[in-house]
Amino acid sequence: MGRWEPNAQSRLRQAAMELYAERGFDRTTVAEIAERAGLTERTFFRHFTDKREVLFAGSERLHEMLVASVASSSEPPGVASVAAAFDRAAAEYFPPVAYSRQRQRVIDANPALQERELAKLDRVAAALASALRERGLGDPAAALAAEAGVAAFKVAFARWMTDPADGPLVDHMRECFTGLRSLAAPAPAGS
Amino acid sequence: MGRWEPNAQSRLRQAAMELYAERGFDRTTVAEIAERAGLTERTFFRHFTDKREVLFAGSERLHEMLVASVASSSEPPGVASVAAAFDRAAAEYFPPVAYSRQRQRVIDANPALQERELAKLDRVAAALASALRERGLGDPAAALAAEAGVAAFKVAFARWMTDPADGPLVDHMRECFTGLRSLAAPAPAGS
DNA sequence: AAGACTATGTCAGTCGCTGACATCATGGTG
DNA sequence: CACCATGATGTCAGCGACTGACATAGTCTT
Repeated sequence: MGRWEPNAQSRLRQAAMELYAERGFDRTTVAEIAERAGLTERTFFRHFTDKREVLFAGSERLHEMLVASVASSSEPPGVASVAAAFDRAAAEYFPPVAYSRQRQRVIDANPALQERELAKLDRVAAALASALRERGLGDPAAALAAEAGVAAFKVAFARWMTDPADGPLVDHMRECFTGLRSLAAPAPAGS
Repeated sequence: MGRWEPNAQSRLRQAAMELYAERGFDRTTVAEIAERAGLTERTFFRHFTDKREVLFAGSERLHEMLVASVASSSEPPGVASVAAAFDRAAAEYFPPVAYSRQRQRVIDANPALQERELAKLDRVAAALASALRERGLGDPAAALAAEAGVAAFKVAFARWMTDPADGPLVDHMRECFTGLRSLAAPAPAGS
């Protein structure tokens, strides 16, 4: 496999995913990933800023979708518009459960990867807050709506990953955003 | 300075803090920190698992305080008990603004440190959720209350750090937890 | 065909971090 | 007091992530 084989980046992603799943993240070296992709360690670092980032390629798209959604929402700026944005994203962005689960298993097995995932979500929250401010919402309301919205998403996503009934992500998100709204008036224990 | 000078750990903390503040986190090597503390690089890693952790020593205490607070709260399990827990922690745990601000400047200047900070908060959220479940709250309510509570804390803490009026942390927390409760019924724009 | 441009390779080096083993202070025990 | 167990520190060697500098090989334009 000489130079100039196409799709270098996606070959690297796939190789990394396979190796992380097979041996785990920290028992995989970047050199191994590159080799499986028919490339060099140095080239890996030209495509991804670090060894973790390869698992999060494409997350900018989610980021942009959400921000665009909130910016152009018909709802007034607030949690509702954030909820609506995630609702749309649930339908348009996320890969099939099976793949998402495999990826999540890899992430859950490694603290460093969890840190990166949280960092991504935090940047999403910051961007959403800023979009809400653009639309005239004040602080701390904007920051709170964004952070709480992302919090609801985190819980929904986690439940999607572990749902034995394999319900769609949208369902979990609606449940969680509803739950968020009724936080102040707690339902009876066990709910 | 021979072996056996007392307070090795806190000397390392202080040296690290100074150097991170002077030159920034990634222009500081662990060897330099150790040297300033009169120790060796190897010894640094016996006291702290990694170069970032030295900035987060003591965070377990906050963690434990919050969990204990929620576990023994007189309120029913829910956001209110989480709010109460943070309220107490605000009074009992956090160092003076000046020091907190310096530390925060260091963290804000470095993505890797921000990741670690988020990871700590996430573990707090997980622990709080688990404490709420212990007390009989179901899922996803428990996870939501914990995550939303931590979200409110994040916003409150950030505002405390940047508050030009130097208001106490407790005030910001009360404001944010109130804001959280009224998320569903948005106040007029600009609030 | 020549030159510009870009993706990749090569190499050397820094630094975070770890395992293995040696060494030194401290606190008992006989 | 000599002796030893224990724990904190030092020393050394090594791996692997990541970077900068430079060389090389494809592609594209003209």
